Amino acid sequence: MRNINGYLKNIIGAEFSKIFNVSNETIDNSSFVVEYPKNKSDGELSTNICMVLAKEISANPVEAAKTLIKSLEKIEDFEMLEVAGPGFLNFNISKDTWFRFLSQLLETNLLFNEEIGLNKNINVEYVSANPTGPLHIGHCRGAVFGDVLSNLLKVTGHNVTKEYYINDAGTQIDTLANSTIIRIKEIINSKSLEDYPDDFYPGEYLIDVAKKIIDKYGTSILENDNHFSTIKGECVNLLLENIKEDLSKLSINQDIFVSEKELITQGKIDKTIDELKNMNLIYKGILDKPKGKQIEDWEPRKQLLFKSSEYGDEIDRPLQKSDGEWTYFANDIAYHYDKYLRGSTHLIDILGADHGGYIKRMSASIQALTNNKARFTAKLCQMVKLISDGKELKMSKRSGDFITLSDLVKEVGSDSIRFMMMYRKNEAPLEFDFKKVTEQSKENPVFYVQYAHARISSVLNNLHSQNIKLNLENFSECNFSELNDLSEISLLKKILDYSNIINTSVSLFEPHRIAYYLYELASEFHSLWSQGKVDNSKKFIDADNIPRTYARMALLIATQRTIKSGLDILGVSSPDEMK
RNA sequence: GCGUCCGUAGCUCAACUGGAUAGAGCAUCAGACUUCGGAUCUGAGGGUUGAGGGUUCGAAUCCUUCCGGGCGCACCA
Repeated sequence: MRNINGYLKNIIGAEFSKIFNVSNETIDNSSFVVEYPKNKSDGELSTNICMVLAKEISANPVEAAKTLIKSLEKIEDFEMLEVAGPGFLNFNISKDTWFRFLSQLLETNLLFNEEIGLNKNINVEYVSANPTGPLHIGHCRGAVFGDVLSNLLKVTGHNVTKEYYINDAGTQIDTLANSTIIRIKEIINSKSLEDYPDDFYPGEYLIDVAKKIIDKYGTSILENDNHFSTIKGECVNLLLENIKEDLSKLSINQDIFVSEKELITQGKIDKTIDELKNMNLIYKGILDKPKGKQIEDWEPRKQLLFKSSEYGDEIDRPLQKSDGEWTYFANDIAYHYDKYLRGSTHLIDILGADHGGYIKRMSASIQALTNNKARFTAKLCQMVKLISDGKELKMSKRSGDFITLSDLVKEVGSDSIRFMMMYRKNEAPLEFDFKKVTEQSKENPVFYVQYAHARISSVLNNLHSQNIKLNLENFSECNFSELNDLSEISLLKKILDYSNIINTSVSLFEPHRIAYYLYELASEFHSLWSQGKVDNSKKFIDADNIPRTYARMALLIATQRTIKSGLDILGVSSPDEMK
């Protein structure tokens, strides 16, 4: 029973069910909560059970609360029970109860429920950038989000596969190969082209790629009959290696990289489309012309369509191009089905906002193929707006003019980037001020949190240098009731709130909550620390009062472990000293 | 036009999926400390949550109609 809210909820629910003769199931299915009220004058804790279930027992919530109080008063955890407002039940719990949970936390080192996802196989697909160039800031957000979400799912007991889908088929890759061939020619002839074709990737990184290919195959590479497909393959490999390297600089290391091209050559697309055909979900038809968007060469055309509209999409979606090739969508259907066949029952895609219109059709195909056995969740990351000197930096892949992820990590550092990306909820646009983060790094909240961790290490060092010997591995001899300051209890409550934050974050797939929580936790700690500066008796270490010092060390260690746990999930380091 | 995300303090953002008096940081102003490391702390001012209507004990949150913005809208990925 390591979660205090869950513990109290069980007790209150059980009493309620006994008194009003309501089944446990009814209570479990209600939206009844035990929470910390915003306003401290409303007590330490609060429950809405009487309001939520008033109709169920056809009683006035205030009267019900009064009855419930009489019963809860007999239980020793509860103090100061009172009815407030329309039927809230506010109360305090005894200090001993708080201390019991602190003691348990220190003893077991379990900060939250690590078995939420027991036996659940989740696949998280993220980044999946086309291997046509280096990663830039636009990729950064989804990359960090996917990685943190994966971490969060893992520590809560899920089996997680972190996956990257390589779009190594299709016309963009042909363009890539053609652009590289132009660079190879330039190198061989030692002179630049005057006019590049319209569909040319101008980035200088392709010159490096061209050089490496010449190094490997010699200057006669272009005379080889198979040179196009050879070069195509080499381009993808080289650029993918760069991408992996960049990701690892951000501490992102995915488990599986799946090639679109291989799915095609293995015949998985045809097989999947056949299955849809057997389910009678495919037909030949003509789509209406899209409204609101001018398309010059639009003409009615009969196409192979998937009946996604039967599963909530607006219209049916094409599977085959006019040249007979499968569409990207067709390939993607097969890809997602493949994830399911490999054993994942929950597929999560981390997508950029520009893919928002894609979700319904994807969801439709997964529902159809897995007969609703697989769950699909798409998390959209809104765009990152890059600001410098108060102006927005526009990025253009066409001109090859963008700030690479690699440069950003070099300038700002992995910890700052990761924390910054998580210090916002994913569906809100993010403004990333380049100048602010690089030049005035003090404004970055990550340092505030890390500083709290480092300060605690510093106190522990100090304990050592003052030659005070305490058992910091086992606190069974510690008298927690020495913690009698309001701020200390407040910090303790915050620590015990961590498991609630983890529960919420994982159930809503909203890891940003952890970043905000850590900031608040650090704030409680810094505040307590500062009290010791004005009042010596409030310093954590008091050589004349060892029992009290011991209890405070227990509190600090619990704080530090919680900070470290949260930062670990965010993939941010927990330094023992700030440089 | 359709779909989708968003609109909260001067700025950047939260708000435990319907809870009580909507909170932080930055900026502004006023304070604290001969530091268990000042990358710190305390306090003040700042709001009709874009607008109207609805649902109920209760709405920033759900429904609806507007207004404003981002993204997307056959045979690209």
